[in-house]
Amino acid sequence: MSEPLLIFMGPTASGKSRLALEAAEREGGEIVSVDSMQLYRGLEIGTAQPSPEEQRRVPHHLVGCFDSHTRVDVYAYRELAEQAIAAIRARGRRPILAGGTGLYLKALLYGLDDLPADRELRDRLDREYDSDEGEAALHRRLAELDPAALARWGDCRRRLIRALEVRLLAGRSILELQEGKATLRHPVEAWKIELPPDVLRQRITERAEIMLKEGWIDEARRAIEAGLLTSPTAHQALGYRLIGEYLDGKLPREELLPRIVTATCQLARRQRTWFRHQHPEAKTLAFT
RNA sequence: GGCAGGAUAGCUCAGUAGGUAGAGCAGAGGACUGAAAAUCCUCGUGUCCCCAGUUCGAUUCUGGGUCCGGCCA
Repeated sequence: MSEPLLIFMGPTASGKSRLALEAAEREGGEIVSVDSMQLYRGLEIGTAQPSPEEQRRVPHHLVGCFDSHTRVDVYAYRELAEQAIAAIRARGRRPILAGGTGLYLKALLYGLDDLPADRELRDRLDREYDSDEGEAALHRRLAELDPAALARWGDCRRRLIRALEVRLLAGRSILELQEGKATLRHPVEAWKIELPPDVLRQRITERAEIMLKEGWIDEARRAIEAGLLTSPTAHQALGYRLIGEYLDGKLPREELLPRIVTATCQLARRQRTWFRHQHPEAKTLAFT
């Protein structure tokens, strides 16, 4: 039986990376990032990727390894992370996971059901959704094929489309095909970090100020010029669109920081909810 | 100093032809299986600035006051 995976999960700016780094140095580990946005190159500052110096101290995996126009999703991430973990173990070192993308972590720890997927079909449905009457047409179609899925996901564009995609490909409802995995695939020692909301807000504000000071705006300008805003997944990275609005003169400079802070706190709240409910395997690590 | 305004939820404001009020944003809680830093659901009692008057009843009408931005001097 292999040594348990050491895991630090928690909201953005809660100090996961520092804990992981210390643990890695203490016990000869290597860090696997569980973060959907730190995956991309060119977003180093805005996604708070570990610095080159930190990466020299401890090997990091799945940080800054894809172009921003690459489309990485949960399934791809899970494969990559499994490979990274296996490689670290083969070196006789301890894998340490750190990150805030709950879905990715859950997929890695509990696995994913083998549902059919066809990106072209999904993209076609997505385009149809945008056409006149498209939304209503897709609703009607799912109502006919899978009313239960419509009732559950009808209001949520992406899941409506995915439900339709799976139903068309498999001939069965996505709701039937999802078993709901409840067994851990790895032994773990998992910690969820919690901070009082006002403390976290303060940390988020300070970090955003530093990021802006360290050149986030230039980084964003370069990334946007390289097509970030039309990229398949990386465009969702928080803050870049807001900085783009500022660069276009649509957002006053003095509103930029508060808007970024607000959006980041909203993200942190969603992350907190996820970890509270989706990760019974983790013990709480509360800071004041 | 004069002239019209405004004052209602943490913020920006709507509204009540007199029967104690509601949107957006912020905030809180929740969901989450191929875009997840995304997407979606739920949650609104607040001296309706203060004091008097009219009225069965005033946040709404009248008078006085206070404060805040405008315009004219």
